[in-house]
Amino acid sequence: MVSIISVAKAAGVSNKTVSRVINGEPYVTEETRERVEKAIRDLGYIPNMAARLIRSSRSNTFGIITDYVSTTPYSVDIVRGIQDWANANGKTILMANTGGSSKREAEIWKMFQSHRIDGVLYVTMYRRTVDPEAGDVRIPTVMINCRPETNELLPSIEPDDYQGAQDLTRYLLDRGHRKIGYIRLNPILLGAQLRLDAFRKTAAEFGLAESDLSIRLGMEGPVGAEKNYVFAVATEMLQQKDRPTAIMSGNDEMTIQIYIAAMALGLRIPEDVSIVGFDDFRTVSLALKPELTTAALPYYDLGLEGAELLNSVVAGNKARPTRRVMPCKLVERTSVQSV
Amino acid sequence: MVSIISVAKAAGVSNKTVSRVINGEPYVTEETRERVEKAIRDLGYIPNMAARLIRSSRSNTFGIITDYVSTTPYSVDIVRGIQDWANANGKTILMANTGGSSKREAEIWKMFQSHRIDGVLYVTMYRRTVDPEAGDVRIPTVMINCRPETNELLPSIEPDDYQGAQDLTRYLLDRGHRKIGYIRLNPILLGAQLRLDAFRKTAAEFGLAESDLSIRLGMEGPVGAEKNYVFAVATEMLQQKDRPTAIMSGNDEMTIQIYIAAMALGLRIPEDVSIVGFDDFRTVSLALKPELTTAALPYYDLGLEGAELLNSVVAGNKARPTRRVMPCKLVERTSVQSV
DNA sequence: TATTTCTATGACAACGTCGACAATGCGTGT
DNA sequence: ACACGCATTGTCGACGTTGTCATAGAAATA
Repeated sequence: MVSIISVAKAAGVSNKTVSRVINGEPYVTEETRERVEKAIRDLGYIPNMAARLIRSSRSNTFGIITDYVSTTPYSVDIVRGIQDWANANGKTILMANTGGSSKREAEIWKMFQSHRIDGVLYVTMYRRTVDPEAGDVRIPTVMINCRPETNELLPSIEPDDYQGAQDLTRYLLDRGHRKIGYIRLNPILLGAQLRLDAFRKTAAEFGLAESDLSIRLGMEGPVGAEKNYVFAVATEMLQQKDRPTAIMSGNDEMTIQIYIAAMALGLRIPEDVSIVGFDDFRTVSLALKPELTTAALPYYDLGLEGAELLNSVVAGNKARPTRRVMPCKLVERTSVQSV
Repeated sequence: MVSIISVAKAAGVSNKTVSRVINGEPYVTEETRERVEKAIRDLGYIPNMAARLIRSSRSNTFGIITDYVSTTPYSVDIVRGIQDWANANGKTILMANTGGSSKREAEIWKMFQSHRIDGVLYVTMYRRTVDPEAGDVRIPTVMINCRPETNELLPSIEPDDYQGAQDLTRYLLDRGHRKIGYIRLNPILLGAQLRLDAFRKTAAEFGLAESDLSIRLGMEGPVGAEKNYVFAVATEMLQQKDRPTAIMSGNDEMTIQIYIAAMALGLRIPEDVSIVGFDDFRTVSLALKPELTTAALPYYDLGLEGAELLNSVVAGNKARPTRRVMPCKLVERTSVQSV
């Protein structure tokens, strides 16, 4: 492998001077710089990160620990956001996922440490509380889409589920809906509770009674192996004599089943029932006809901002640990009609 | 940071002996070994990979280059397969995605080289031919879900789209369907062509005439920004006086639209039309009611086998570059009925 | 002209690890 | 007692970089 020394020889300078050129340090004549750069090109020299790290003990690498996120369709955008940030800022990304095993998680922390990672982004697929097992050594960590279980003060970034559900509820209310069904996401998930709360409170603020709301559980059980009642629940809900004119649901995926339940009963969307989702999981929201009105989870921004935040933490910005929240954007399509 | 030297001091041995213990080398007394291990635990020593790499010039790291795969719902299982293999075999994974930009791709190769990666897994989201821009230095590379455009002899692993579509077609034929519709995937994709060929040939072998087949294009255009005609095409197909009794489609995502088109026309699935997908993208195939009969793409295995193959290439197994093909498994659910 | 301040460069050590080789000590066969 | 083989441990240097400090002119100041 061609090293800094071969370049130095070829350019007729010392290795330190080559190092200076590579790192854009001052005190190099234009003429020398060019000679060195030519030698670098000619020899196809590429700096050795390992050597650099060993010398300077800064790896310029972030680790991503996920549970299922990297391997699950929903929130891959978080990873994309992180990667784009890393790309733009010359950082390297080491990625590993626990698959839910805490033994595996411990190994990953160890592996990260052996690579002298600068910081860790702890990402979960569904928003929930977690307890990262950093081990003894304290690596700067930022939590994305989740928050620490203990009261440790780790900075975190989460989507604003409350605001998203509030916007969605208002959207329906503004369009005259006064009987609204709600099919709930797995209650284990932090976001599920917040969305439901927002729905309830917003409806109440508008003067709807609890009896105008038809709230049903759509799924439950351990993440990754939950029981799914959506189709049955939706069918039942839509068969009531006094059925809701609109249905909100925990996420877009559930919405597929609501659509099918409605259509199987001969109901048209949105003429007979309006439907809104949550997430803007486009594989679904755009494939449904009519296309789905939903609230977009800011996954990409979660990743981007999370990386940015981690970077400032690593840089020693001790400022009080933030718990930042990113807004959900309402995406209006054609699955809702005024009544 | 605690190094091998601090451990050596603590245990009262030379650093080389510590090294021996860490690497499980022979010629260490049980007693010494225990003393060293205790010191390692007490001090929380973790080996420095960078130093190890610089000394041995083996990074034990594989790089994954993807176009959109890591950031797209469909084929994340490939990545999961790779990660699981890496995990089981003590390798580290560096991941980067090009987002389709070839400038970005060149940077990634450079970055990988600067980390002295042992090998690269080149993964694409949709099966297609590609032209990896390795640059000057030759890093062992295995292609997953794609194959080299040029006739370079790079080993590759791909799903057996032909066999999958063949199985699916036979499945319908065996159940008495003699009028079959087919809504095509974007023809840019390698798999799309193979699936269609398999459909055509298998139907012909069974004695169906071309006129029994209703083959229509469902989407076209550049990957990531294609035009989608599925809903319209499906609606049209199902309104024909002599409509097909079964519809095959390019992938599960398209199937959502076919379901909705059918239901909007008052047709029941599978009583009035049978439907099969392709991919077994479970977010969709399990959410649809009735659940979708489809062919599962062996994404996970593609990743697992790809990593395994790369490992053997890196280990110097020069054997002729393989082009391996992994079978698709037919997943029978309830969207098909015999006629 | 003498002295100080820059600019441009190089020599050298150190980072943490492991490979090559040397050294020590103990048992075995002669 | 002597040479030999083998198990156990240690010494030393090298990997590719960069930080520290030194050096040598050139330019600026007194």
